[in-house]
Formats: sequence, structure tokens, C-alpha cells
Amino acid sequence: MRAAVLEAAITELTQTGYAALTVEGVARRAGVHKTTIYRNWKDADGLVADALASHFAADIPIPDTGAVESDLRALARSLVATMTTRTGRALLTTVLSDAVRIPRLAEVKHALFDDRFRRAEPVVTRAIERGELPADTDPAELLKTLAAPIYFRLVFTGESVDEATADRAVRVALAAAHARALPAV
Amino acid sequence: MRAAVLEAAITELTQTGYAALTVEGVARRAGVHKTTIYRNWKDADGLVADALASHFAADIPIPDTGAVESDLRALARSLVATMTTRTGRALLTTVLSDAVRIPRLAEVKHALFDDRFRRAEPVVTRAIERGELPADTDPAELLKTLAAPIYFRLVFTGESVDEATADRAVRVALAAAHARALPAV
Amino acid sequence: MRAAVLEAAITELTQTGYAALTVEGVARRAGVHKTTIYRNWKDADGLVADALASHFAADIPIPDTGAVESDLRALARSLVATMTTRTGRALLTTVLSDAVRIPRLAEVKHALFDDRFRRAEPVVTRAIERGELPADTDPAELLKTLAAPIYFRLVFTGESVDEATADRAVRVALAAAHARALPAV
Amino acid sequence: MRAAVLEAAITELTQTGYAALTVEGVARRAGVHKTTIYRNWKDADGLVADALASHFAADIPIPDTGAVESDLRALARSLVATMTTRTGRALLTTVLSDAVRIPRLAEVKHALFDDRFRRAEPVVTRAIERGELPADTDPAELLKTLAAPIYFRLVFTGESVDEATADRAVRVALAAAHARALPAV
DNA sequence: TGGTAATCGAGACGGTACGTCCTGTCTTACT
DNA sequence: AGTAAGACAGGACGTACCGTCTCGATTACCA
Repeated sequence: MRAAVLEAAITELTQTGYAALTVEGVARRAGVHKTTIYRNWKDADGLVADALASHFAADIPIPDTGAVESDLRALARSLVATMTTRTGRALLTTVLSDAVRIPRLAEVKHALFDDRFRRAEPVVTRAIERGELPADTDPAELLKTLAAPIYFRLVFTGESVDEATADRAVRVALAAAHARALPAV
Repeated sequence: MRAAVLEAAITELTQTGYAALTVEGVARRAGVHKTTIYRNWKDADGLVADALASHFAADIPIPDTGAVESDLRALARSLVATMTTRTGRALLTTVLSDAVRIPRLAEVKHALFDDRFRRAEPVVTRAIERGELPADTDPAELLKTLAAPIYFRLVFTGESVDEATADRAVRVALAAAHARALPAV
Repeated sequence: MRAAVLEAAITELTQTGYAALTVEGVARRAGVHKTTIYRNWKDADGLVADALASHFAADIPIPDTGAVESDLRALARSLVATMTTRTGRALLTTVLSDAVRIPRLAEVKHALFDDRFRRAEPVVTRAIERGELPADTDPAELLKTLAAPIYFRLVFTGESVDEATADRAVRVALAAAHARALPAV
Repeated sequence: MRAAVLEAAITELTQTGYAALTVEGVARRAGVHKTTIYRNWKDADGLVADALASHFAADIPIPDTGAVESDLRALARSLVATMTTRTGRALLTTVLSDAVRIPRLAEVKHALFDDRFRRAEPVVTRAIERGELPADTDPAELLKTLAAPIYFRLVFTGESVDEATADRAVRVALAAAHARALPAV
């Protein structure tokens, strides 16, 4: 039952959007009574948070190719792949819509974005150990510089986002990392 | 009347958020009847779009200090200043909430981001003419690289965003611009 | 203009009924602006009252055939003819709907029903003078007895009302008039 | 709940009339939410029809005194008693207001008038069996002749209606019934 | 003939009610 | 004990009219 409801929630989310999602709609789609949902989740928000969390729970693999550039490229491309699906877009708009006000959504956002970066940090530390990056490189910072333009294009400008975008992000991030060691421009 | 409604909409937006905004609520706050709003705007969305547009209508000044770095710094800092107010944050999340589905919001988003960048392009072209940046630098691309990490922090990670963030963005953008002329890392 | 509005009101009355009649609807149909109606009539009720009064203003002829039975028959048949038209029915339901509460409608009712009887009284008094009816016959009473079953069928039972109904009403009224002179049954 | 709503509807009907009755008003008075009314009744009309039906549900007793005159007198007087209360008058005008257009009201009218007459027919048939009335007397016809002047005065002329009116109606009805056996006047 | 007044169309406004959809709580009955 | 079913109070939706108002534009009349 729980699974059916969560899946129905994801479907509604992708089809009608977060704003138009209703508990009754999810219940109908899941073939379940409204009260059943209210028994298991506090809100529509709680339900959506759970649905998103369980749907995106599958860990993304942390690449280890031996070279920082290909590692970063793999990371960036997997990010692009995740977020250009219909569901990925739904996730984005949902989480951006009102996460500030809805604690459960903020948690999901944290889990899906911040944690993802933290888990990828070894990619950077390994590169530092290999001497590919300056010793004082901040892994979190570099990864944000990597992700930022991708998310920016996804969310703000309507531009198409593809592997080329990912690769360009890698170049920018590496350039910035190397530049950090140089005197300010 | 129109002004009162738009202002009330902005207030509701900052206080209760986009999802919880109701036409009746705005009408109450503006001291206006619901039907008056429906006479002038098709939707709650249309109203919100108008409110956002009018709120951000004040043109940001395009700096021209004679040096690309200080120009970019001025741009980045003014962006940070705009978006770190309570209202700025609220409006930012509103615009992002479901612009995919709501054409009027998409228009506002376009006006708010794309147009803003276009108006700032002279900053980059002047720098190219002065020889501060490689001749093949893409102005739009550089400006996106500048804005991306700021918006990214504002929207995704809960980190504080301040002038230091702005300055760091300038460094990254310039590093990336110069690196474009070099062979790929 | 006045004429166009009154005519439009009658049309609306017959087509959509008194309850569903709106000032705006009448204005639309009359090709006139709403305010014009409000300038000339206090209410929808006032408008309807005027419309009915002017439409039914045409006096019914008072017959004088020389014999009470044919006089009454003419009266009854003209009543049937008036009230079985589409407009006549509209008049009936309008006037019955809420005349108690709406003074202007009560006036119209008075004008259209009571006065009509008063004008017909000579028919009875002439019959009394001719010796066709007992000297103590109450003209108003007799005419009400004549009209009552016709209106009753029109308004209460859905039965068809035609000339036969009119003639039957004449028989009953005359029987009652003659019986008045006899000892109570 | 149902009872509270129906009672509230009757009260609104007597106080403000059919035209001015609103679903929200009834809901307010009944201490019930608007949607509850819409769940149980299709329309304001349906609600009113139900309210009227339940209010007049109390069967009028069919008299059997052994003599036609006193039987008819009892019938006529009970009719007068029912319809001269404030509520009775209000409900009468409601039923007549627009029954042509509103099927539910037509049903109620049918139940209120036709059925009531049908139930009273034994009064007449017994009188025929006793030889008090001609064998070919049409019971329905006689009862209509009895009721017509009472309703006529109630609805059209503003005259007071009392027991004397009832008794006069009895005399007229009996005179007409006897006259039927005689050659036409 | 030119100004004044009346009359009109046009449409905005605050307001009431419409009938619908959804919320979140509750009770009942099944299983 | 958990569920389907569904009633309920409540809030908001977007629409149709209400009756009032202000604003020109058009007449028409009179000075």
C-alpha cells in the first residue's frame, strides 16, 4: 500500500506538478482511501517528501577512474542524466517551490543535494593526493562550482542541458581550481 | 487600486509563500474586492507575475569602472544585495516554483534573468575591446558563470551569501574566461 | 427606449421566468445599458411591474348581449384566451410568485385582477335588472365564482383549460347564484 | 442534520420568501456548511421541494360525519386552517411561484393538490351512495369546485379567508352539484 | 448660434451568492 | 488493528449579477 501511494505521488508530481497535487488525487490514483494517506502522513508535503526521498534513494556511484577530469566528467554527466528526466525536473521544481517553509521538503533537499556532494568529495581529495589539484583546494567548493552552472541552466535559463554542458562545467571548475593557486586576476 | 493589489501580493508572497497565496487573501489585504482582482488579472498566477515584474522593474545599474574585475564585482554584489532581502528570497523561490507550467511566470523569469544578462553584456564586450579578456569570450557565457554560483547557493544550499561570495564568483568567472583561451586541462 | 426595455422584459419573462430574470439580461436584449434601466426603474421588480402593466393595459371588452349566460360566457372565454397565451402564463406565475412582498407587483395584480372584475360588474347588475338573477345577487361574488375554477385549473392543477372549461364555469356560477335564493341545502 | 436544514428552509421561506432564499442563508441558519446541503440536494429548488413536502406531509383527516354537507364543511375548514397560517401562505406562494419551470416544485404541487383531492373523494362517493348527490356526480369535479374559491381568494384577491368563506364554498359546490342534474340554465 | 442640461453607453467597483473542489477530522462497518 | 467508505465544517475557487458610481459623447433645448 505504502509503495502504491508513493508511486502515485510521484506520478501526480510529474504530471500535474507540486502546486496542483492533491491528497485526494493521489488516493484515487493509488486506489486507496484518503484517510489511509492521512493516517500515514501528516500532510501532502510529508507525503511528497517521502515519495521523493524514496524515489531518489538509489545512490549515485562515485567514479574513480584515476584522473580528476574524467571523474568530474562522470559526476557531472550523471547529474545531468538524473535531472533531465521528467521526474528529475519534477523533483527540482518541487524542492525549489517552497522548501524554505516546509521542513520536510528542506530535509529532502538537503539529502538529495548536500549529501550527494559530500559523498563525492573523495573524488577531489584523491586528485589532490595525486597532485592533480593544488593542495589547498576546497573539495566542497570545487564540487559546487561544478554543479552550479548545470543547475543554473536547468532552473533559470531554459537552455538545453546535455553532456556538452556537463563537460563545459568540468572545464570551468578545473580552471577555477587551478586559478585559486595563482595571484588574483 | 492596481498598485495596492500588487503591493499586497508581494507582501503575501513574502509572508505566506506562493503556494499559500490566495486571491481572497490578497484582496483582503489590499482592501479591494475579489472580483476587482479577477477583472484585472486572469489568475492568481497572472497577478503574481505582474507583482514580481513590477517589483523588480527597477533597472539594475550597469557599471562601467574601466576595469572588468571591478565591473563584474559591482554586478555580482548588486545581485547579492537584491536577492538576500526577505522579499528577494521569497520572490526568487516564487519565480522558480513552477515556471515550467505557468507561462506568465516563465515570462517573468525570462525578464528577470535573461534580459538582465543581456543588459550587462556591454561590461564584457568593453573588457574585450580593452584587451582584458580573450577576443573569443562569449559574454553571455561569462555572465552565467558569474551568476551561477550565487544563485546556486541562494537556492540549493542554505549557505549564507554575502559580498565574499560575490567576489569569489568573480574570480571563478575570470579564471574560466582566461582558461578558455588555453588548451583544455 | 422605454418601449424596447419593456418589451425585452416581457420576452425575458416568458422565456426565462421571473426568478431568472436579470436586469443585465433585459438590458442586453433591449440593446441598452444597465444603468439606463436603473435610471428609469428602481428595481427589476419595478421594471417587471411596469412591463406587465403596459402589456396587459389593453382593456378587455365588457360584453352586453342582452342575456346573462352569453355575457358571462364571453367574459369567461376572454379570460381563458388571455391566460392561455405564453405571456398570460408568465404574467400569472410572476404575479403569484412574490406579490405579497413586492408592492409594485401587488399593485399590478390588483390592477389586472380586481379592477377587471369591477369593470365587469355591470354584466351582473344588468341581469338583475332584467330579472334573470335574484335581486340580492352580489355581483362581485358571482364574478369570483365564475373566475375561480378557471384560475384554479390554470394555476394549481395542470389540466388543460379551454372554452369548455369556461362554459362549465358559467354553469356553476349561475347555479350558485340561483341557489343563493333557495334555502341552504 | 437533514431535519435542521429542512426546518431552516421553511423558516427562510416564510421570512424572506422563495425568491430571496439562498442556500448559504439556509446553511447559516441550520448551523451547517453549504457543501452539506449540496451533498444532499441538487438545488435550492430540490431543497425547497423537500422542505415543503415534509412540512405538509401530515395527512389531513378525511371526515365521515354521515352527511355530505358537514363532511364538505370539515374539508373546507381544514383547508382554510392550513393555508391561513403565515407559513401556509408562504408555502402556498412558493409552490405557485414557478412550478412550471421547476419540475421538483411541480411534483410537490401535484402531491399537495391532486393527491389531497384524491384522498377526499370517498366523501363524495359515500354521499352518492347515500343518495345525497346525483349518481353521475364527478367527485373530483365537485371537490375542485369546493376548493377553487378558497384558493382563489387566498392567492389572487387579498380578501380575508375564514370559516365563513369555507361554508360559502360548500354551498356553491353543492348547488353546482345539484344543478348538474337539471337542464342547463 | 453657442452654451447648458439631460440622457445615454461604457465600464469599474464593493458586494452577495453561486456551485465546485479540496482539506483534514470524524464515525461506522468490514475483514 | 488497519482499512474503505463517506459525512462533515471549513476555506477558496472563479463566475454572474447586483446596485452605485464616474466618465465622456451625443443630443436637444433655450438664451
